[in-house]
Amino acid sequence: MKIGELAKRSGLSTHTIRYYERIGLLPVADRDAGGRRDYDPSILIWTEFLGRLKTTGMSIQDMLRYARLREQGTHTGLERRAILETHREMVRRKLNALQVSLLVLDTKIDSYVDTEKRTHHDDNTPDRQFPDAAGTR
Amino acid sequence: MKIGELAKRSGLSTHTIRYYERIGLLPVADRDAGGRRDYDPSILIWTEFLGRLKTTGMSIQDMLRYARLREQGTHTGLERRAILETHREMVRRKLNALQVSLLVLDTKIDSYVDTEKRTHHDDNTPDRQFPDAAGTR
DNA sequence: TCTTGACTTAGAGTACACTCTAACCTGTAT
DNA sequence: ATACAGGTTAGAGTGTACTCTAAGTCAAGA
Repeated sequence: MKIGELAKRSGLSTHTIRYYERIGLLPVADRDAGGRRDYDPSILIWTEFLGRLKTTGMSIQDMLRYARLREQGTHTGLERRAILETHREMVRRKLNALQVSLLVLDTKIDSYVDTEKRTHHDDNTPDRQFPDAAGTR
Repeated sequence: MKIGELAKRSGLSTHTIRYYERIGLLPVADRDAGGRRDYDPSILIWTEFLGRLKTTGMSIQDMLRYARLREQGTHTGLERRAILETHREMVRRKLNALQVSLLVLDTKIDSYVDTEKRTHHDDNTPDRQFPDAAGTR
């Protein structure tokens, strides 16, 4: 698999793939006769997992820590597991915060909807003062 | 309320508060006799809401759009509501993605735990080869 | 043979959101 | 009176994660 195809399949740009290789997030790829990167399809499992870590907000620094351990082999499993467990805790907190904020957002939107209902007779007198039903002014 | 107290109460740094004012996310504050910012406590409602938007991943650009409409008064309610509804959709997607990734993370951690169980007799032969039960190599 | 498209490198540039610095000012406590 | 905590400004600097540029190489098809 050439870098272009990996880009398509992984959702990363070729620029990003080379960047990730440079910093150590992706292994240094094998090359074909012409010096071009030639990937084994199994790399997709790794890029997909990296995507998960990214989606869940792990920094490149931490991904790097994980990636380095992974390259060192199975005996680093305990440490990798610890990283993931710590990270999972972070994700859970983030998820919680997001859920709470989503509810607040719902309430806020509802209050705009209410304001709509109370003012839709007044389309021609938009300057009339109402308390901001949305509660943020 | 001086800027330092607002900082404590809002969780923003004084640097950030001044920065937000400069770009228009916070209103230009009233000043006391000595030219220092003096805030009405009601500003906290706005900073708290800004925090929600930030927590949920809204860009400063979009917060700015919202903030500008808010300063223009109640008649911008429809547009503000639209912004929030679009944003809510984004948050829902993000929440979903996070939940899926959390499950993947759980599975991955479990597989490390399993590997632990299968290898904890082997503490002195850590180089023995196992297929990577975590499935990413 | 020539063009086209995909690839290579080192290194520069960008977007975002702060975060800090320097030099100065003000009000309060000792 | 003087020290000190906390405030002011314009503008420079930082960290993160890309993203792009320039100049060149390579393989395949018309």
